[in-house]
Amino acid sequence: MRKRIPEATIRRLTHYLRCIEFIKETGAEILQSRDLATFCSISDSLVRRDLSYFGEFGTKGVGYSISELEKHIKKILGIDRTKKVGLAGVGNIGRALLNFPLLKNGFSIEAAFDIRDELIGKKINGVMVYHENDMIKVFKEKQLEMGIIAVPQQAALDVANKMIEGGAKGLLSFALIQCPLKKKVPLRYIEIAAELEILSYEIEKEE
Amino acid sequence: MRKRIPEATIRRLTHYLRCIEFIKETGAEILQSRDLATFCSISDSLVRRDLSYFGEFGTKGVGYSISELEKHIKKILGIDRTKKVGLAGVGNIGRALLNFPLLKNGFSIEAAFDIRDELIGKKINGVMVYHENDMIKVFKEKQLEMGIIAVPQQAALDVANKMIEGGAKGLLSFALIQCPLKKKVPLRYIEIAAELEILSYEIEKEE
DNA sequence: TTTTACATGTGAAATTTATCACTTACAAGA
DNA sequence: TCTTGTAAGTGATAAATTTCACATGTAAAA
Repeated sequence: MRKRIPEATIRRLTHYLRCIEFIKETGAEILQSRDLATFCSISDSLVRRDLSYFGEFGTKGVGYSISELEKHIKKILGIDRTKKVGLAGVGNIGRALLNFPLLKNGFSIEAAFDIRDELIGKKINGVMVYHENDMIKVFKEKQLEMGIIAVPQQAALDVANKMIEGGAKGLLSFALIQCPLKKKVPLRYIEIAAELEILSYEIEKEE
Repeated sequence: MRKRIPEATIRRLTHYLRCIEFIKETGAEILQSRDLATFCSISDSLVRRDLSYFGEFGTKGVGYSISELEKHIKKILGIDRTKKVGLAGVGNIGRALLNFPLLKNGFSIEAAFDIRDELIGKKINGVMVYHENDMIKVFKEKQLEMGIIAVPQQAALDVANKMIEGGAKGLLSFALIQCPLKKKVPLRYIEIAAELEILSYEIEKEE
């Protein structure tokens, strides 16, 4: 029934959410497709098209209720309830994530994992660090739905498979994983090197 | 003369580079569009189309010389020579970047910046930490071309403008910047929250 | 030297995504 | 109650991107 949704649309939904969070501060209650469009540097018709994939959230002649729209977008993104996350790797990136207020975005890191003895059993920012050997068990017990992988490259595949075996339904990784995984689940990457390379291209292009 | 290049093409070039780095290990010297396609889970014709935007790098009936192709892609991305980078913010993310072997990718962090007195003047992983007040001066002196912003949100705009004033031609930021910047330069983001949200959407969609 | 096999590079077609332009419905004011 | 202004929602259109399919050129084998 539902048409295929462009990935670009989903990415823009996250921008709309950032915009809404920002505008909410001002105390406004109504917002128009133009406002979102301006904030995101796109056309207002694209904003309306993006939202129309999922329903009719606005009022003709008026606009969108900010609080309603926020709820709808969160529902679409599946963050209308908090999602429980497990984090592998308590190095610098892992610690940065533990310090980041992800809860505001609908994610809660419920457990962290590492292999360094001096870290196991400690709490960092209120989050207990377990040994990676216990990952499957802890994922199951705590019913963690998502995994964030912030371990060195060579450990990434093993960690990913453990998370999946523990029941993770999606993974976000900072390290490239040499597939295939035990089971196919949504897998996304944050590749800092790639972003720098794209930026480098854009710089060269300007000249 | 040159047609507009899709951003998706540029992103795929970075994947091709990862693939090449991987295949090089095996000692192979020739590679075909199909190999890259399989690695990246796309069609071989798309690989050839992507490359053809920039020239004819292959040999009909044979394939691509791995070392030649690597050189060409690095040239396209502007990383045929090492680019000098300045890093603002020596928190967890900043330290992670300092530990990351970016040099392998053609980037060298030549200076770091922070506002915490206990860090100023120290070296982390061989990189000197300066005070953010000296950013413009150091960027100019060291001729840094790119800036990575890993400071808290509220400091990001100020840092970005200083980098630009110091001569940075492109910025990569982990914090959302409330534009406008002093001068328009290529600006990219790494948004961890957005990636988690997209992942969450994909998980919900599966069900 | 000629033939054969094969992967590239590329017009043309198909598909996907974004924009345009108009219809519809709501709200506020007369 | 009726009129008017306005912004959402949406078919139709345009633009961008990907795929198809084949001509082209190279290398290796006969």
